[in-house]
Amino acid sequence: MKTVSRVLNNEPNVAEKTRAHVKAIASELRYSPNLAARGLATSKSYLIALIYDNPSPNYIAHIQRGATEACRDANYHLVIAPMSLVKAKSYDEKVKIVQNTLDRLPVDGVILTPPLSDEIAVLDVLRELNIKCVPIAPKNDNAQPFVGMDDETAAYQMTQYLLSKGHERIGFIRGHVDHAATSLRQAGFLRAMADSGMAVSDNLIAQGDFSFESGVTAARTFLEVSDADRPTAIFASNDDMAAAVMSVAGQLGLKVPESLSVCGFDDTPLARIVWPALTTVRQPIYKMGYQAAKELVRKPDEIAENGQILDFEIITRDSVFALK
Amino acid sequence: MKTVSRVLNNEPNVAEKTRAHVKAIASELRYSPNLAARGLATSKSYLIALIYDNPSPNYIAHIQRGATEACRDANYHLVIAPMSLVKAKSYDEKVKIVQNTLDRLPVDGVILTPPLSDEIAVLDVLRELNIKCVPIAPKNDNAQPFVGMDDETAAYQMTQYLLSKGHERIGFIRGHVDHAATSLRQAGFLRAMADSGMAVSDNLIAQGDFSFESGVTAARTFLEVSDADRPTAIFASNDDMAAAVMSVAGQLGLKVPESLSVCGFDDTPLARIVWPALTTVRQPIYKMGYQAAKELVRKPDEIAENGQILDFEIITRDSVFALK
DNA sequence: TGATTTATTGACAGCGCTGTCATAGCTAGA
DNA sequence: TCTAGCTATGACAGCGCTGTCAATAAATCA
Repeated sequence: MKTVSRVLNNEPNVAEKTRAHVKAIASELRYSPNLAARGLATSKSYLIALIYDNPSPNYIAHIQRGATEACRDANYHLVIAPMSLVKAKSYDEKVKIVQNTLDRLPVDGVILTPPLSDEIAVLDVLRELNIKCVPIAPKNDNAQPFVGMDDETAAYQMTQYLLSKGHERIGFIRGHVDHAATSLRQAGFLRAMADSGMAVSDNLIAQGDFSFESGVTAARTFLEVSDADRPTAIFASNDDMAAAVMSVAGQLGLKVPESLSVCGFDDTPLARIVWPALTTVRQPIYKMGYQAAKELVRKPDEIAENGQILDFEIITRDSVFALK
Repeated sequence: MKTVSRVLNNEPNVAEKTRAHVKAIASELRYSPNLAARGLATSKSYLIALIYDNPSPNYIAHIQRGATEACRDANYHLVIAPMSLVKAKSYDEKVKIVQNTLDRLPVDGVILTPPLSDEIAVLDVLRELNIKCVPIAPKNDNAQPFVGMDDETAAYQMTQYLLSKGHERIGFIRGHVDHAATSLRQAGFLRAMADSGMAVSDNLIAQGDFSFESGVTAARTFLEVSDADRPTAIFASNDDMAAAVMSVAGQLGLKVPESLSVCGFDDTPLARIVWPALTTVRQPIYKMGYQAAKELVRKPDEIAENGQILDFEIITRDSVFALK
């Protein structure tokens, strides 16, 4: 019996002949070990949890696909714990809910998405509970593995692209204040402007919250002004808000991109649906999910990757006009 | 020890005093029973799987939220198994993958979303494996619980609404052929037209596949014709295709809704983003997920609900013009 | 009051694996 | 040929619960 166990777990010290024999019979019987029993014996659950509080279905869907793919390879499974159920609660309550969830389901690892992954208190709870955790976040203070991308540089490059097309008055719409990415994207924008010697007045920065509606409001503050004061381009911190800018522009009779250039961030499906198609930053979301899970299901002898910054990509489409 | 077990499982025959005592100590210790051990003893996993092959993140996100909510109440957990990884494979392969997934993860129940839930072969595999299953599907041939909505009536009512606004030449864009809902929505459309004595010529029916791109193609066949031949309204089988119709109309210089009315199906976030906002059918997606999971985690003594048809809602916004 | 029923508690085995350690089988060198 | 030093296999306990059934305490009845 122990030998069968060895074969099924790819352990060494089994005669090749025996190994083949066991495998043959196992597949003939369609035998597959009982997860619960295995879990009881090893005190592992072979489960990892994806805890999220992110309202973007598209983002979550990609993370999920990536994470399940990595799980499948390692014979792990992905349990999901959406927290959207508890909207508008305080941080404390969120922490308590995370704690409660993990008390009831002792997983081997946790993937956290923004903005949950930006909250130190949540990370602390995980560590206290001694549960491995990979936050998907732009940066990470704790000495702990994480997966993310360089939001600052991405915004920097996108802004540079806008500048290279001759835009100088560029409006920037910030994302949700709870997301760490929000200030990083703004920082990238400001750095690029500064590097080109452009001043950015306060009225060229608007606060949004990643929602279409907030994009509408922000767009109005930028566009419902005299022609001279109007920016020639608007850089929104995500695609939904960029789409809102295009919508407001349309209603105001401003042609995109001739009279107003727009660019976004994320490369959601929406970016190809709007017309003209949106120039935006593609986040490697699928890969983030994959790498996060990969790290969690890693066998101890495989090398750890401590903090991975994945590549983004500037996707140029038709929503940015060349002024020069 | 057994008494503690009884308390934690809400079993009868424990003195009230003892019960309270145990509960107090349990919460003081933040004790929570080991899932694996419990599973081993009861030969249950306390896991249910959501197997899906649906490319719509929005749909899946709502199903997931509903299902996890129901799971949480019953101390179950939701494991996800996206099959999108294996696009474009044959039915046989999909069946094999479902089978394989369930061999490796012996869940207590499975939720199936369309179009997977429309495939008899998949349902058969589940029954063979003796795993409880609730398909989310418009109808169900097997004598088995299911959750769904009445697509035919919804399409019927939406068509009636269009007719009530004076539209007579109405174009209809079909959904993906693999979805059972596709023919039901078309049937509802045709029945409403017939009931009003309207003929529907073949060139007022276009094939789509629920994607934006397919909507563009379909819209062109309807709109790139002489003014006299052009329908006054287009009913798309989902919101993405409806948005495509609006986009094509815009590029062709047709004003929506004055020159062309459009309506969709699903009430995705997109419906409120497009301008004018889209008249559409709201599916109770969250509730479908909730009810499906509820049925799976039902204790044997609670009454089963054999097949539930949930209510839809016609959401009238600004994309339909009153001709009379 | 004692006998009988009923409510409550507890002892024990076993769910199906894996870790540990003992044993059996082999190989190679003296 | 024999033995040391391997490799391969297997016996056994135990992971933390629950189901069964026995034991005990409490309640009821004659």
